[in-house]
Amino acid sequence: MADRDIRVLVVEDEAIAAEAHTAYLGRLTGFVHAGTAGDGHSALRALAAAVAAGQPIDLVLMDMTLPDLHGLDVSRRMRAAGLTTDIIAITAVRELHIVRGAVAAGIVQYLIKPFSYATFAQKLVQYRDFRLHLGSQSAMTSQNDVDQAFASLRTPTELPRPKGLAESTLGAVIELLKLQTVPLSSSEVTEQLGISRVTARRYLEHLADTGLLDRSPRYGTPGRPENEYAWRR
Amino acid sequence: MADRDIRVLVVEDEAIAAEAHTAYLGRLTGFVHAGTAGDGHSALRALAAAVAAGQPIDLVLMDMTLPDLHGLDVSRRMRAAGLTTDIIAITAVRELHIVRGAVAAGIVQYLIKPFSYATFAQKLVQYRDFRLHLGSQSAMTSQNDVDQAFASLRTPTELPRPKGLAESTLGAVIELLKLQTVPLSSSEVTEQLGISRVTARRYLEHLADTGLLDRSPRYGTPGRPENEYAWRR
DNA sequence: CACGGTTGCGGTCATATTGGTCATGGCCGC
DNA sequence: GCGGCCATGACCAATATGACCGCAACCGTG
Repeated sequence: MADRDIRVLVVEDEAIAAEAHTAYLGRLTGFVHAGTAGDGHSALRALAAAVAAGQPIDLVLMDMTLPDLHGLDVSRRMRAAGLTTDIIAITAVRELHIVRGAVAAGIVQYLIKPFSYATFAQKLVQYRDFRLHLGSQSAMTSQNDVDQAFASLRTPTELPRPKGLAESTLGAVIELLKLQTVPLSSSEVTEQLGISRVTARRYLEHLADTGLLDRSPRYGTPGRPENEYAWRR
Repeated sequence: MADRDIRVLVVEDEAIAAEAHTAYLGRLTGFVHAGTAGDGHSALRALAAAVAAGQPIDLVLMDMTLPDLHGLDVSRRMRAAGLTTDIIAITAVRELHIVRGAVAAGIVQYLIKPFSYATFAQKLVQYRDFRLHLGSQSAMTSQNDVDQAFASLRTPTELPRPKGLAESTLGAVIELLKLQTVPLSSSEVTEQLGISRVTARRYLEHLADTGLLDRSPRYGTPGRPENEYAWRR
């Protein structure tokens, strides 16, 4: 399962958008464009046909606004038909109840239009990793294994800047770390920027929490291990 | 939505387990036990009745092994009936091949029996936070908002660890041993991870004591026999 | 065959150094 | 002048390390 390409069906009524999605797909390794459907009913037919042909679809890129059915309805009908095909929702609509319904319908990712190629790629790569995770182990032996698999669907998000962090200091820390080729510890940042260790640590921790920095302990020296931080590429 | 208690239906055929779950629920604020069902069909009836009574269920704690239907079937029927009720699956280890199906059925969390109260509480609190996240804003305004909402459902649990053991070091040791096909000695772990022998031994001993690793002496070389550790499958 | 010597890891301790928290103090806008 | 915001120093807690001793299996020599 994990070592063949992921067959993707694009469901999108606007031809230009559908072509754009298909083009984006082509730039990613591990994915194959397996067809395009312009409305809900033809999407369901295409899915059934793929199953009948012995080449089932693995993933649907589903626009939520379709001429005949709502994307959520299509998803529900897929579930009712017993399909476990994964779905990534694409929508311009940001209403809450849609998101709630999406979770219940087993939608794995949610893309808001308009999106850049980078965002698109990130979501799909994450999905690919999720499949690899599931495929690589024959059995999950612990709660932790399951949590890891679920976590691979999670996107690193930028948290809003919390109280206590100043814009300018944050910028300085980011600039410094972007220039480095090797990870820096909090005391090294302290030296370079002329700020206190406490302050440096506060900013580094925040950036690590939001996923902009990688954090890992530095072993080898006596004393408590020192965390080192690196700009994530 | 966010400011009233979350109504929970427990679906579990073994009375003792059902009572345990209910008792666990009682210890958490923000949740109300709204009933118990012993099999799939009565669960579906209870859900319909709650809707009819104007007090719909918000969350189902669903055991996967039920006398009449499989938990996944119950979930699919719920979706087919148009219910967007959220579901947390509870299952024993050997049924883990259905994780894929669970994701597609819109199951938000996955608990492996037997679980501690701490694990149970963490999953439910995560779910509560997810609802709060959604409830606090009238609309999702950005990709980032949606990502955060999804992320709050998908953060991994922390392994329980005594004082003196660091989360990241523990994770590194576990990951290293999971990758091995042959057992490793503490000095081999020392080399591979770049940590000291004392530290490696401390983590290996902890993992062996908690049953995650198998430990056995390695004979044949001069000197005191060396313990070797292997990930328990 | 027996018995002491050698060897290298098991186990423990004190030590080194950072992580993390709190109250304090300066600076800026109102 | 005053209140909020953010950096700081001081403090305690956490955790990896080196050193040290003892142990348990191999290895010679008698």
